[in-house]
Amino acid sequence: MTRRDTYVCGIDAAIDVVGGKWKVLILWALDEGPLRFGELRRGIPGVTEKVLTTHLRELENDGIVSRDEAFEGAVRRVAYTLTPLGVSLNEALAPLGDWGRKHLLSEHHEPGEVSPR
Amino acid sequence: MTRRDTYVCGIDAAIDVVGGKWKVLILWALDEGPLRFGELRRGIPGVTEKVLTTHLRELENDGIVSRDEAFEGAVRRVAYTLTPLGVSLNEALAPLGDWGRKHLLSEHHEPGEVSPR
DNA sequence: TCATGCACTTACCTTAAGGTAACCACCCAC
DNA sequence: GTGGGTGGTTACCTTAAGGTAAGTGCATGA
Repeated sequence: MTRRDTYVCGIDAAIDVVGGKWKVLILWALDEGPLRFGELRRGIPGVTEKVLTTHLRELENDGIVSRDEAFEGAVRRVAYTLTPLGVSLNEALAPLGDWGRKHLLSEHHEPGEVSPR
Repeated sequence: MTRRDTYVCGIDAAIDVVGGKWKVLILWALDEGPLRFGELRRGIPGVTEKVLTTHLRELENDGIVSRDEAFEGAVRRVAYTLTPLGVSLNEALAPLGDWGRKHLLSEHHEPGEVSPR
């Protein structure tokens, strides 16, 4: 998605932040709590390492996630966490998620099925 | 934006519907009431006729807008209107629009300025 | 008669997003 | 010493979204 230079309203700016192919899935995953790179990769089937890193870098630049590097002894542990801004973004996305689940996914629902977010 | 074959949650499905470059602007414009093709084109500076038609066709296929063709005498009048589903989508987008306006556009606000949606 | 408006369609082109696959350095366990 | 796990980087390629510009048919107005 090409970054727009000027935004005419709040939504197209927000869509720009959140419009990458895997970004909402990353935000969704991080909503449960911090995750490490490998956990994110395994938690989002289909995403490649390259795209995951670029998406994470962009979300970091936009202030949505923070990247926290630490060493246990000499082993790298990189954790990604939602910033307060990211948390507020996820809250703002919730109604859209409800809408999509209700109107776009409803035909896939089985009675006993665990409902997706 | 490439249509995904399976969605893992409601939001990525919704983003798919709404993720075209000009789609939220179209939805925003139609929120005030039905508009004709030329009115939409003039109301969304920068969009080309080709992209506007493809976006409108996709929104129509997704059940978000309805296309109503009528003839006044022999002159074509095509009006685009939000369907009830489209209205509900716009309502679900409102919090995201608020978020974007607050966190992404706030630095551009002048005291007396008309605030964008 | 010519231009203009309406609502498009068509052919062509550019660009950037995303995918593929290999490679990197470091560390640990077997 | 080799295989696997950590968290990536790099070069290359494909594809589809979007942009450019011209053309279309019909009607009205100057």
